[in-house]
Amino acid sequence: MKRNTWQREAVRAALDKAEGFVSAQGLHSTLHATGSPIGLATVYRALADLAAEGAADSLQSPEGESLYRACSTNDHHHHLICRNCGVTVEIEADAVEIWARNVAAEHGFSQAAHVVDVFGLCAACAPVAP
Amino acid sequence: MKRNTWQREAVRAALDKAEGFVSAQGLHSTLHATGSPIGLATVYRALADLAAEGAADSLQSPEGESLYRACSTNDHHHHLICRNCGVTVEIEADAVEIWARNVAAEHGFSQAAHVVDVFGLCAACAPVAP
DNA sequence: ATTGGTTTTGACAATCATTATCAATAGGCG
DNA sequence: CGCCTATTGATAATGATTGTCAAAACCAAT
Repeated sequence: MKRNTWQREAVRAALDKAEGFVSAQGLHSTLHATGSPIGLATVYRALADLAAEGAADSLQSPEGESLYRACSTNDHHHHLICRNCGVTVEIEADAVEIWARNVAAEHGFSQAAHVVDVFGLCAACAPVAP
Repeated sequence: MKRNTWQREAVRAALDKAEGFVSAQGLHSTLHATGSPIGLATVYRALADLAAEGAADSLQSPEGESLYRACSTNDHHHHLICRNCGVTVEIEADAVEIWARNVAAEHGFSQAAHVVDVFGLCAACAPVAP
């Protein structure tokens, strides 16, 4: 049986409030900063659960950290991420979906999954961080 | 000044021999298994160098490890990777390049980089690992 | 509301990949 | 050949993540 705890809600809420992708460590710090005594291990568990049930997306930053984000839809989609401030734009990419499926099929691959993310500098950060 | 050492050559050779993407740890094990007394730190350094000079590609596995592979061209390209045996197919994706650039531009992002990789099961592995 | 059976939590230890340290070694130009 | 410096490698350090396990919290049923 799955139980609802204030900790899980706190993590979900913190994820919602975050503008873009956040690391587990960062989320834990944020929660602590707002007075929550939640444990680090619990944040990791909550994030893993959210990701497993599709309520959050996860990806690996180029630096090797796992980043998480609450996504507005359960549909499959991709992200445009500012590498400076973390702001995220959700993007549809039907063309890429089709392309990925075709490329996989052409080479005899099945059960194709794909990783498609675009990193850049958003309009606000471009002047600040050259 | 940059020097040529047998260690660097050993890493380059091991990368060439590998069929697909390999982790730094794995490459070190392989080298040791073939009798080379190369150090782990050196493998990491050699891989970082190769990646920096464009002789190798690197990506993050979904499990969070950094994987490396010697690539046949210096051109920008992407990969189709068997998640079971690691076999890799290099793929051109001009359409995706253009799409990525456009999407970034539409949202005011600059200096767009992108991560585009397709994971699946190759024809050989599909029957073995359902 | 109280109880009971489980799940969940959280402090801490353990693990894993990766990076830093630094004395010893080995390129390679003269 | 010899010197200077880049490179190596054993090990320690780091940092993120996961495992451990007793104590606390949740929820359904009394």
